[in-house]
Amino acid sequence: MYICDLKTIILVTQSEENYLKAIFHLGKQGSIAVSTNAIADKMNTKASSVTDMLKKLAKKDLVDYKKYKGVSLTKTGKVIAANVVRKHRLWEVFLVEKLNFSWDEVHDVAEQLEHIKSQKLINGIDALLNFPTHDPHGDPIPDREGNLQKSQKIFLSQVNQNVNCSCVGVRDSSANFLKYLDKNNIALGTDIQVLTKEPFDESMTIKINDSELTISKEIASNMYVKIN
Amino acid sequence: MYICDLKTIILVTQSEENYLKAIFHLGKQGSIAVSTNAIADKMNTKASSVTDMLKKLAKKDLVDYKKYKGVSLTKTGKVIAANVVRKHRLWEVFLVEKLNFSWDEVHDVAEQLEHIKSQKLINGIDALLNFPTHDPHGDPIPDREGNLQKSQKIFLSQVNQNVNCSCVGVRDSSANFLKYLDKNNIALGTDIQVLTKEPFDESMTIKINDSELTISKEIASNMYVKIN
DNA sequence: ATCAAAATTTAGACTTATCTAAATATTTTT
DNA sequence: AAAAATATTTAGATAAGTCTAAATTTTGAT
Repeated sequence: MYICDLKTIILVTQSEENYLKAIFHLGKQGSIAVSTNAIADKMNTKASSVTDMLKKLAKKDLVDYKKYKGVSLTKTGKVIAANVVRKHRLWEVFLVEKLNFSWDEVHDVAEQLEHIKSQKLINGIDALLNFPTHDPHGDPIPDREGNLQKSQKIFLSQVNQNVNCSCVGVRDSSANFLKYLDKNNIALGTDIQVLTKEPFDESMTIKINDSELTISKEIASNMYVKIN
Repeated sequence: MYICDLKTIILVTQSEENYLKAIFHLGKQGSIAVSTNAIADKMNTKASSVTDMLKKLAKKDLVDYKKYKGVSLTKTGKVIAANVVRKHRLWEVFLVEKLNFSWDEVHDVAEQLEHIKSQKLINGIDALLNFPTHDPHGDPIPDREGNLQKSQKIFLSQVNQNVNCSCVGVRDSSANFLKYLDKNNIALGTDIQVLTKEPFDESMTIKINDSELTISKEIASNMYVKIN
């Protein structure tokens, strides 16, 4: 582990970290092979640039790469990628909890902060936040060893009648949608009970702080929740 | 101001920021010309690299540069440099106050954090820390417009008899010296009263939390204090 | 099983930031 | 004020990361 840690600190550039992270996200934590084009799409870059970088990462033993056959992460690659994801998500929690950022403001800043190299810093942030397990979007935060639990967030539309859950994020973060949520007193962490589900149009009646609300399928399938 | 701000966010690279900062520190906030070699020394780089960068910064109107005659900052250059210094110092306060970093651990991390581009982030940190005016080393933090007060820190050895001051930093941050301070209950913010000053060897008797201590000139001239 | 379409890689070029070595300008010494 | 020492700039090279365009491989349709 210590060696991986050193690599994180000394050897890996910001750009390399971004590629590792993309492979991590696209291929089930990097364990299944992902295509060059998929990476290029995700990173808004060209396939040829991706190929160049994959060769470089392969030479450093951070990925398993076979020409034309896609790429996956090695053990070391996974540890580094998970660490970047860990930092990204911890910083997101920090921004929301300590600096009152809203859900949709955190991403760009966390994208920068995730590359800061200091184990002491990120452990300090972790402790300051009381060791959170999930980020503001409901995604799990990898532990120090890089282990990541499966995400427990689902769409509100998938929740059954009479089940209690709480809001952990949104898929659509347009101003209109956020305003709608605000108007109806739904925020991050708000408890929601599903009272009824209409089979015909999949609309729902839900209970929020003792008040009832009917929402369409569109609304319900743009909200992420966690079952309590 | 808004335009400067945009430049900070969009146009200036990390490396450019570092050069602007070096010129700012070397030449009285960039207002007097500094030499190519001075910059190269400060940044551990070669004079030829500095020349290249100065041309680039001059083209962007961030510095006034005349071949062989040194360089100073333009108005815009000053605002950008001051903003980097502001971020550096605010992050140092954050690391010490919120994450319990020690004096000598903050610099390297702050050196990275100072380049994060987000006005909202740094204003949030500022507020979280309750708008501090000085960093943990006693250096003043520029305001949002880039105005910087003159540093008020002096060496303890410069303080007169019967004056109260408080510790704001050290010049020598060797383990030995820090251990000495620790052993004698001197930390950042500790109040110190100068009781006597011996003309012969410039040793001092000082009072710390009601206990008296005699210190040599060497000790006193390695501690920074602020007059209360 | 062949051929067209799609995906991927290679080749060659560009930018940024750096370096060494050589050339030039400035400053200091005598 | 000329020579010597020092400081600075120029020229040319290198590495990282990206791009476009061309070449190659794989996939999928017939």
